[in-house]
Amino acid sequence: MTDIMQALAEIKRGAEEILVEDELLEKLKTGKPLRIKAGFDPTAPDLHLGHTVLINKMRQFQQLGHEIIFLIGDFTGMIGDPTGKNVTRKPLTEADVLANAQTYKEQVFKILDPAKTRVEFNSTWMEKLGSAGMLKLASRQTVARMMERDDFKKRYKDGQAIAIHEFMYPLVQGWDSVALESDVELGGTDQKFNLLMGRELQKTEGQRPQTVLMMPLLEGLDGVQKMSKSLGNYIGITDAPNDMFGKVMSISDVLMWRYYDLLSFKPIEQIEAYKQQIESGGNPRDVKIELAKELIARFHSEDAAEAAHKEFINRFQKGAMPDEIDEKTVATQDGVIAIANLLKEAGLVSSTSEAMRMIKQGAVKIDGEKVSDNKLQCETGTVAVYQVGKRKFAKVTLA
RNA sequence: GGAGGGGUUCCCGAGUGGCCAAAGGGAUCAGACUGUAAAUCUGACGGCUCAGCCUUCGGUGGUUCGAAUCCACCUCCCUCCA
Repeated sequence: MTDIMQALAEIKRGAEEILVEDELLEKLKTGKPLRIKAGFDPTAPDLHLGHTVLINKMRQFQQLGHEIIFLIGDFTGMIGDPTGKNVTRKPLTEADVLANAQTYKEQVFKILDPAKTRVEFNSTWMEKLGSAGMLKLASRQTVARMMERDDFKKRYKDGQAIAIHEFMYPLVQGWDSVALESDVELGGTDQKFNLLMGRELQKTEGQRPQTVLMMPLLEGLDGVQKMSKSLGNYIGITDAPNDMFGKVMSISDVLMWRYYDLLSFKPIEQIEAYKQQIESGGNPRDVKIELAKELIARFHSEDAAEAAHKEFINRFQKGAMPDEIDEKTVATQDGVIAIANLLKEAGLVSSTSEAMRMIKQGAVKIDGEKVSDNKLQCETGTVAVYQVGKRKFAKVTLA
């Protein structure tokens, strides 16, 4: 009994909302492993830390001995989840979906135990459903009910397009729960409507409705919008150690605690201790470093974490050049090339106009020396490190 | 099928004949200050052979000395009616 209460406490950690908690308790009391479903759209080829919030929760269930189903929404991916979007998503091609799904699996097993994870694709049952089945499914809900959804309502109100097939998304997701007979479904808070749809459809199919557990959405690097690839405010789990370190260090102090809550595997007591440390005058930067190292160790290795830490100190605290600089070769014409073109060719800026601006603003350096002449001609045969701003470097050979 | 409203530079959003590469805000980038934090200040923010030039305002064609602004057709979105 105490075991169960303890398990429930673990499960609740970090969770935003559980519907319905009492039901979950009942399910846990049966002592049988529960079937835990979490679905993922194979839209993003790379996972970022935002996705891992949910995966971490799956891991927890897994460690508690439950059956984890990693559901790849290859079918739903062709619809494009309207959640949180103010525009219709572009549907993915079948090839995209498959390629993305593969990457997903590889990445997710850095957190989950592959031997204990069941991977499913929802096209398995959705394709069997057929068009008649789809119609029947569509008849289960009304337009008014769909319009209760915040994002649909908002788009409608703002006069933006809503394609009819988008209404199918929640229904299909709900049907997945029926097909899998899931006991618990995990999802982000933005998934509430879709998750609850599973409960409703399960009920009408005579199944015991799943418990819905919602995890909060992780804010991205900006600390305001949710972490997402399209917003470019993410930390990818395949990001290089140095990038990961830098990105973690660039988050705000407030956001750091949020990241600790949702991403760290450290015990709660440890996190409390860190908070004490800051309150008694510690530098939040040091605690942030610990977080950066933990994450790099998880997705790369302990050694990589140490190396990234050292690199960071050298580069930003001591102002040294980075250890590894991309090497580029740029062609010249008649033995010279203008600095603006060189920077563009080396990929340090996106246009020569931008290069001109950067020079004017004093952001461009050659071997550490600031460039002030925007017409500078660089000669063939020279090799130098060109820098734009604080983080863009390239070692360029002029040929 | 009918009537009306709308499509502006990454996003939002001004602009209804020249003073418009296009107000303002956001995002972003750079510089200063820092802990690659926050906040703040400054600047930039279409492209180029860059103190000058070139191409943009859903698309095509037209009116005009001159069009993001006017006209025609097309296209997409929205609202109301059926």
